[in-house]
Amino acid sequence: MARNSIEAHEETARWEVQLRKGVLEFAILLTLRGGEHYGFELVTSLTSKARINVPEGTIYPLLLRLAKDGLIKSEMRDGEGGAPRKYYTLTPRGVVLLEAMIPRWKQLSTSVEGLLAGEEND
Amino acid sequence: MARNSIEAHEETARWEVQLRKGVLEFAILLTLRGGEHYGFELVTSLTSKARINVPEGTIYPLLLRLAKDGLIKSEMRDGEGGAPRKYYTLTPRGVVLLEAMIPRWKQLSTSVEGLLAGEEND
DNA sequence: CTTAGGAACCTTGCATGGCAAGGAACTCGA
DNA sequence: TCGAGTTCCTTGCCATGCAAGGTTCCTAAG
Repeated sequence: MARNSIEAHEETARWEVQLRKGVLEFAILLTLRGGEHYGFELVTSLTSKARINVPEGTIYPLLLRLAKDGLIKSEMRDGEGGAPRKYYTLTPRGVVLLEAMIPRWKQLSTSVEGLLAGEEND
Repeated sequence: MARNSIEAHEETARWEVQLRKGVLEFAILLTLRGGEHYGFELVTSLTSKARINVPEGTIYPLLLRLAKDGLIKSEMRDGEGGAPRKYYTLTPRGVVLLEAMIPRWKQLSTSVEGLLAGEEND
């Protein structure tokens, strides 16, 4: 009886992985807009606060890519106990790109909302 | 001077491709919820109405996958002139999955809105 | 000193899926 | 017959999430 919902859950899991592509990059840049963060902090912050699941194997390569693309920059500093931390901040280029992403996201989000509402006009 | 915005546009283009992953599947299922559609019609409908760019090379493999997964089913019928059309409709499984996707989408959308608004609480 | 464990970072290899490009089959009008 | 429009499909490449495993540093217990 609960069969359908279990299967559905497995399939939505695969779907959500795909849905995160692009969203994650956006979410990280948005988070950094609020000030510097280090990698591990982004993992816990996005997972607990924004309810966006972000394993370490995802975020570190992504941060490296964003840094290589010149959108963010990092600075290594010691934290309190544990290994030293790599603090990331947005670069001016990162700010520009983020500003360009925002209307794109809003448009996509609005389009999906329209489909959700079942609009039939064109 | 316009350098930054041009580069930003190129990069957002790549980003948007990734962003569509997952969203497209959702958008197609949502569209089919409103009744049967054939493939080419989905291309033009999503592109013009929902402003979600969907090239043919994207949609046909996607429709085949959705059909293989049993979420949609197709029926070949002649249209008016031109090649015969393949009309797609949701299966009961597709409806179930779609219903499961909706809250997930809303949660993700809400999370991103929260980041956009610059929330700092946790 | 040694061991344990946690914090923080990174790498490898695989699977998924968008999409540009090319092509095929059908219809209809010139 | 020939082109053009409609509709569908396939191939091959590329970007990227992520599970699994590893490294380094620090602190605390034994």
